[in-house]
Amino acid sequence: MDKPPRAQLDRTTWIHAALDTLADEGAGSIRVEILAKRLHVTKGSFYWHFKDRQDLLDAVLETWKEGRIRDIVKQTRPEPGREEAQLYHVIDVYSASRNNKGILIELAMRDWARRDPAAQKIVEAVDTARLNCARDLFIACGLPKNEASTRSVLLYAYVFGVSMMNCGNFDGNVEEMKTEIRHIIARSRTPTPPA
Amino acid sequence: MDKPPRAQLDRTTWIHAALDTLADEGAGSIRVEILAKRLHVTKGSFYWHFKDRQDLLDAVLETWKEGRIRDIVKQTRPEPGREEAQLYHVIDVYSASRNNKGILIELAMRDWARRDPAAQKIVEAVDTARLNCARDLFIACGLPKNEASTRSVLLYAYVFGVSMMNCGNFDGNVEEMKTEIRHIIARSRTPTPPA
DNA sequence: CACTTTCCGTACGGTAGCGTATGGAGCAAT
DNA sequence: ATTGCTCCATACGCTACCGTACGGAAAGTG
Repeated sequence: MDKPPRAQLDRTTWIHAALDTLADEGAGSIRVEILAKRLHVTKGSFYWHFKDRQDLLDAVLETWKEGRIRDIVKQTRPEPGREEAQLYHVIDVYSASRNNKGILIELAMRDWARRDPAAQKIVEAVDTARLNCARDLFIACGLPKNEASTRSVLLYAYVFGVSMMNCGNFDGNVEEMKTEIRHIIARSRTPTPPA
Repeated sequence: MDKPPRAQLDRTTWIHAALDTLADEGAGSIRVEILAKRLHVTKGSFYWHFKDRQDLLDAVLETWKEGRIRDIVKQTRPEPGREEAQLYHVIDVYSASRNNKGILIELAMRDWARRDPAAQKIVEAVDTARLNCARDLFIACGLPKNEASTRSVLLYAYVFGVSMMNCGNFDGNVEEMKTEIRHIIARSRTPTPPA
């Protein structure tokens, strides 16, 4: 009547459970015995699939890295004529909802990266991949390479930064502001200043 | 020959030590016995000055909040004619150096706020104060209120976001890009799009 | 010089979590 | 049926902390 009482677990099951707690409580709260309880098994299972806790953490990093890079490549695959729409989409993916699980993992990863060199390397690889993809979109929109690179940095800095802020009480309609900011960042037209 | 062997401690000493470890290792790593070791005393001292660990954490939040609000008010105090320069200064304060202690505390606080309602309230208060101050500067620069508010959100989202990114390997001169982004965000001139 | 207050050291019990050792249930092949 | 392999449970020792109880030194107060 319940679940299959003896479902076999594998590494990916543990990794996904770890990603869940990473999103909710940060990397420091990924504890072996807690995960075991959540999966209704004991540590015995864990230490069969993983050498130790660090082994799991490394696997979490690798899994996240591959998923994020696969994602950004997919979302920015050349679709001639739709480049600007693709840029807006990239922004929306992260601006969507504050309690989006993807965003929570994103922030937890960066907090992790500030103290763990391994995590640092992973985040750096993901950021570089994303910046490259976004830059190519901007270039496809007609911007010169310099400005394309600059806008990519602004784009990602903004989406991560805004997900970290608490501007609930600020001047009413923050959502409207965010829509406006999307245009400031992503519109392909170079705002040539009046000479 | 050493230090005064019996320096009296008070709450602020513990609070500042806690802020140091907050910057380096996050709020979760603020441990009583560790701080005691760092201050060359024992827990006996701590539990004299504080009821418990939470008492210290609350004090850390309050101290940070007051300092940040005092700071932003000071930095944005009306100086007619220098408003734009003040805006650039606000950006520079956080863009300065990646390993700036202020930035590290800032990020640690926001990570903390994601899981602790008390910290959440503190960060929200600080953010609101900052957004208000920045908005007033933009208004003093001649922008309409709507756009002033929007740019304030963009400004702070960017400075926090960029301090969280790892764009070391990206397209060469990131510092140059950051300089350019400052202008995109802070220049008071409205970039009227070509109709 | 007693006496009190302030501040800190020492010692203790308790919990959480890591990693290990070992056994045992289930299944496959022989 | 026996053997072997896979996967998990149980039990254990160990470390890091939290919070409390209590004692003692230092410094002020009369």
